[in-house]
Amino acid sequence: MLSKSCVYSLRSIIFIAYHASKEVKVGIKEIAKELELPEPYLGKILQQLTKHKIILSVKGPHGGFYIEEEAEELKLIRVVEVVDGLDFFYSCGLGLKQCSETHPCPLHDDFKLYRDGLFTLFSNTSIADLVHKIDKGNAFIRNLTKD
Amino acid sequence: MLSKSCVYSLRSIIFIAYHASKEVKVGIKEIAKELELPEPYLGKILQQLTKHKIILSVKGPHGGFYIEEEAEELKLIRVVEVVDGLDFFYSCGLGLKQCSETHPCPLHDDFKLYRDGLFTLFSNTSIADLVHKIDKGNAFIRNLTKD
DNA sequence: ATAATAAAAGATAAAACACTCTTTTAATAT
DNA sequence: ATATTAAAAGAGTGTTTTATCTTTTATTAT
Ligand code: FES
Ligand code: FES
Repeated sequence: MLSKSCVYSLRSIIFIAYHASKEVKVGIKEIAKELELPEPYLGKILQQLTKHKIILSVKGPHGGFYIEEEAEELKLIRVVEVVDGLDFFYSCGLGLKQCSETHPCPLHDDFKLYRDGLFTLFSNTSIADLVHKIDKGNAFIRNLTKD
Repeated sequence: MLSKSCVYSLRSIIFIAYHASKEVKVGIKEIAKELELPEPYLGKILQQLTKHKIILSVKGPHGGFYIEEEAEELKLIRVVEVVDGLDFFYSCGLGLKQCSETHPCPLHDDFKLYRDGLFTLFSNTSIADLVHKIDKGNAFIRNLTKD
């Protein structure tokens, strides 16, 4: 549903929000290593996010990425919008050119329920919300280490 | 979420169930034209579905595709399984290698709700269910003609 | 100023997905 | 039997997504 670029983005932003601040930034290498993501690809993704002002970056020694406190209130849907676009949330589940109430596909009512539910979820959930869960130890952003 | 191959498959099967029988078959051309799908690509897709016995085909004059009455009870999830696989329904929404109750991502509980809901929907809905909606005029499988 | 560091930028490569074209095979009707 | 029809099979193309590599630019510490 979400592209790899998009889930890599979300996990990285959460990681950055959790570990970095204006004082202590985190680099591509650290993020890639901790989240087990392909490093050069991650670079491209973070570059895009920076361009869209979703995260901030500083070059040079002790440089890296961080995010402003307030920015943590950013809703997930904004990240999805920037990376994948919002087409999915307006498209027919059976691939009709137009999702429509008056000319619906036979899956419309049921599909819409979940599609809109996901949209609402992403729209109401902020990065901060997810960071809090991590912080409380109720959720994880890193893969389970298998040893 | 579902690939194009998959939604093309579903719409085509519905079309075949609605229009064809052992006596009167429908050809690739007719399906492609009515559903506005790329004809050669559709050929490949129907070929796969035939190989998996989801639909039946006959070559030669008055040949084409049809589906047995009983087969209309086929659940949508079976088509998804054959065409796309079921990975989506077992995967983490934030791209962790494993979706897990004991090592969940911060979106797990909410995401699971919709992911499992969709799985249940596809598991409980049959081709016949959708054909009935079309039959009653409550739903459509063809695009709205824009004139 | 200079060297070291780390991201930005750009060019390229590999893989997956969507789509097309051509030839072959099987079925039917004459 | 033969011609016709329509799907099967296989090879090939284009596009998008995912991933990699190299060079440049900006920042910081010395
Ligand atoms: S018309 Fe298919 S989901 Fe709305
Ligand atoms: S762990 Fe992410 S959805 Fe279950």
